[in-house]
Amino acid sequence: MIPAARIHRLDDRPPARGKFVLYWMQQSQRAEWNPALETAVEQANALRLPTLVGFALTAFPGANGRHYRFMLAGLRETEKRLAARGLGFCLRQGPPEEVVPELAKNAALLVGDVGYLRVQRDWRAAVAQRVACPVVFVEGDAVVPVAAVSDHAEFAARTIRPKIHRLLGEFLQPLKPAKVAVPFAGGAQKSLDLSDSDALWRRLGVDDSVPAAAAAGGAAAAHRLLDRFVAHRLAEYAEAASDPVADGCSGLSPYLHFGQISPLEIALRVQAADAPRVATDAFLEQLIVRRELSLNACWFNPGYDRYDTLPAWALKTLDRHRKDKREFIYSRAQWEAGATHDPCWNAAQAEMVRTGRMHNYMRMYWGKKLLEWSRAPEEAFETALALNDKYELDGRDPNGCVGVAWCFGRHDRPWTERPVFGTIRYMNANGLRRKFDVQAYVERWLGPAAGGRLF
DNA sequence: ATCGGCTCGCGCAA
DNA sequence: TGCGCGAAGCCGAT
Repeated sequence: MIPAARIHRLDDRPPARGKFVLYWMQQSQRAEWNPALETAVEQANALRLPTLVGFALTAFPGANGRHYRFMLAGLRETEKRLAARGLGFCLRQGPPEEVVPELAKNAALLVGDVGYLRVQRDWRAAVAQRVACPVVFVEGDAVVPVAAVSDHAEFAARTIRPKIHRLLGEFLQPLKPAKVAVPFAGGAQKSLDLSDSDALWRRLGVDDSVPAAAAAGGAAAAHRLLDRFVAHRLAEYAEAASDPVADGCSGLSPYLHFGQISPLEIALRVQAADAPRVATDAFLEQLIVRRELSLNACWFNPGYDRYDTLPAWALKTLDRHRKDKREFIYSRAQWEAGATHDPCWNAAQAEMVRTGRMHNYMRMYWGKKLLEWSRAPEEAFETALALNDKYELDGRDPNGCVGVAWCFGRHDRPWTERPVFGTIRYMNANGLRRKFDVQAYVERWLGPAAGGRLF
């Protein structure tokens, strides 16, 4: 049974006459632990109809070859897992507002999943307007549905935390897969072939200048990471999470970004693990409270990626320090090339460019230095977001947008006033040195020679 | 090594 | 209206 708060009905009409129930897969790109998919199957069973899963392949704003490789590897796997459950799958090229209404022509009901970015919301609004059958959206990529937590953009982690914790008992419940009563008869829908996925995204004309990331996409890779994390890393998480050399994080955020693994599944696995309470608490704080604070920020503030939506105190203090002398000023090209004077910053940039990820702790330092060494705070904000979205596998994500904005004061509080930052929280390399072996981090990403010149 | 102050606004108690 | 308190940091005092 899917909790009612996950299900957003657009109207009260009963299912139409149709040949199948259509699940339009977009955010939750997985065949298991997917509340939208299970809702579609339950509805199809009740109507004695098969379930078809449709996916619209289109140029996602800002996504490049690195992201498409990762996503399509996952989708190929998902297609196989869907088939094994007796579910149809149809991949079509084109924007959702064209592909989905076309697929829905013979559908009794359209079920969609929920995404929190503007482009995802716009797609859903356009699709809902253009299909004849009833439409429901099911929220499966938040542990606690965003609207059940709060009705406004929360000010900080401390204001959303008690609201989420109050509801965890209700929503931290396993999702049982529904048995498919009527299997989908193959061949009824013509679908693009995922076996040559590079050809698929190249046809969309997406940027091919960013090479593949080291991590492989897909639910199987995500579960290998989860198994490894729970078995070997979780117990030490509270201490090791903020050490970029220790490799103590789960590494799951790209998989969460593409919906290749469910946050609910991760949370239940971690909760049930034989690990110290401080460790599971620290991890669930990141996975649920911090992650869903970002979902809240995007949902209730559609200008989430704009500088001018930062809190008033942050805008004021940054403006007041607009003309402060910058010790260094770098251009977008210098930032992108990792060509600053600071080996720590260059190492973080190299980690991101080469692997498609950057350690959480370094993301903060990275953003703070962009603010410190750019001509203007607006320019720093734009550069940070653009580089994040281009190179991070989890770019163009609520967490990325909010993470960048955090460096400029979002969800934070004022601290001691200083040049350029005003009262925005400051970070420097001394802090890194206190916390971990900076030399080892720099050598890992820039080579031994760079580390040797450090201190 | 450890500790308090920094600075602002939320949220709850009166 | 007042006031406690935040919490992935820095910095200077002890």
